[in-house]
Amino acid sequence: MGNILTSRKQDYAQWYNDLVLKSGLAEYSAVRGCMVIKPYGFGLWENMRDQLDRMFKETGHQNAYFPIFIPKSFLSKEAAHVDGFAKECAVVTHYRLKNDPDGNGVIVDPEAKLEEELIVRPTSETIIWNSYKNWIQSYRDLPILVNQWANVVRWEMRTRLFLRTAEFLWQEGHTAHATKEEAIQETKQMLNVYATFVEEYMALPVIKGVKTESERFAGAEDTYCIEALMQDGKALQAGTSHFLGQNFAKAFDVKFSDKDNNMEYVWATSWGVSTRLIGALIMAHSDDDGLVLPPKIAPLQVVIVPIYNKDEAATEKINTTADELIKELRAKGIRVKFDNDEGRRPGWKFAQYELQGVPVRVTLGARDMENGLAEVARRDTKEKENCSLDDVAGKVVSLMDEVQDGLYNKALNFRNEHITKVDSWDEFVSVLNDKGGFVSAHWDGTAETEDKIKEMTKATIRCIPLDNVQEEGKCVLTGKPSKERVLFAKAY
RNA sequence: CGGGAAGUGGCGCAGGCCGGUAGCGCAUCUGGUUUGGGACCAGGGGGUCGCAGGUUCGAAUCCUGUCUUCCCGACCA
Repeated sequence: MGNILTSRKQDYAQWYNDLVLKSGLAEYSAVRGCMVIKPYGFGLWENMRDQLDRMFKETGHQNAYFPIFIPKSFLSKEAAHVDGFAKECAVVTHYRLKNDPDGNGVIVDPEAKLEEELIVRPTSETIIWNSYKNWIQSYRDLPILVNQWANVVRWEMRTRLFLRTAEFLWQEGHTAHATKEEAIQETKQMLNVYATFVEEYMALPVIKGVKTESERFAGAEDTYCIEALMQDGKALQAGTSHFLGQNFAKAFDVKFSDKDNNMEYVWATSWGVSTRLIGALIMAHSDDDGLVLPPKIAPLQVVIVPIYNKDEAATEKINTTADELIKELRAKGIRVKFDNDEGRRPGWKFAQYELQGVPVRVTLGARDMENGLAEVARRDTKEKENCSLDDVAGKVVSLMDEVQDGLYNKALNFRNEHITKVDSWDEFVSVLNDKGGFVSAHWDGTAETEDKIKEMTKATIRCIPLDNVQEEGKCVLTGKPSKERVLFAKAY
């Protein structure tokens, strides 16, 4: 077997890069920090997107679309918001090019300067709330439950395929409510939608929690999040849902008259997940031979590989068997492909589909035909089993669930084994450095302590878990009293 | 923006110190033999060596400038 990938042990970051590139998910583009999402990677995103979209609609949301450009003045209307994003905005200053008088191609036409610069959206709260001002007059106009599928740009200093690109695809929900309680309810509801999606479809267990003040979204009152754990022991924020209070309503002067004819500011939420989820998926499940994808979102769920020889009758039998199997599997809604490309040998195909993480492979060999058998192999455990041709379809169908559950349970065990309760500073440091994962420790609740810990260990507070047990304790750094543990980790 | 490294056929690299016909592996094309874990044999095609100057009879190689990318840090979903 060719070691096409750098192994995880040797260099985890390089393994990740190799994997993304060689499995055909994405590649670098001509633009710094921006990637090309290739058909295989986009197929994966489409499956994720479609499922999330269904879940958003089931919870009463509708899709809409707002401009990619935001007038510069909008960004300064909410103070915390501009602080958070100002340093990473792409700015459009001109609207025309012209031929260079010196003959060096084209230049920006200095005559074509925009009156007001336009910001390429890093997130859309401002442009959306500018519209909501016009949409909302009365409590009867509320709630507004809108989602947008879009690209956004954040001019990051350092980028990584899927995990942090300058441009990325995401969805952003922006809702408006008459009451604080309803907005908070919405924030929590969407966090649950995310958690359900990531756990059930991506087979990745998450911890639901609240961010501390310093990790909060710029402009939010509360940021809820789901945190996942990667194989290298680092945490990854997989999705966020923000309770925005009345901050944006006040900034954009969005008021409504309630039943008693009083003018009130609107309550807001926003929530989003991005193509970063693909990065999470890769790092959570894959191995040194390639991707391992959960069946529910794999672009291709089953591949059938024929092994021919010179016997034409056997070839014929393989082809008709494959055709029947495809028909049967497709009837059950399974995404299946028959790879009968004679330019590639079986061994090459085995390695290729393993690299691409196809959950199940069915091998139909000339030799098997005589015995009425097929070999069924699952990607996650590498187990192979000979199966009577009559049972193959049923076997494949049941494997879809078995692989999905197997991946989730494996990730769950790993995650649970990597939540370590710690009560002393020495232990805190050694667990972070030697074991990795989440460290559950007491914290005195101050941003100063949080900063100091980050500076000393590079670990941040990932979240305060929602279902947190209340218990008396002492801050792991300062020894000051604390009433609950929080989760620390090094993070992506 | 600070610190490293690198730009040579599609991809990965060698050559550079010591200037003299651009080379290797993979991929690709043609023909054939093969097919149970990344096949083999034979033949072929493809590169103004990142860009711009300079030195020289002659530059991938030496000099100057410049651009870009990747990795490590501060920032971030």
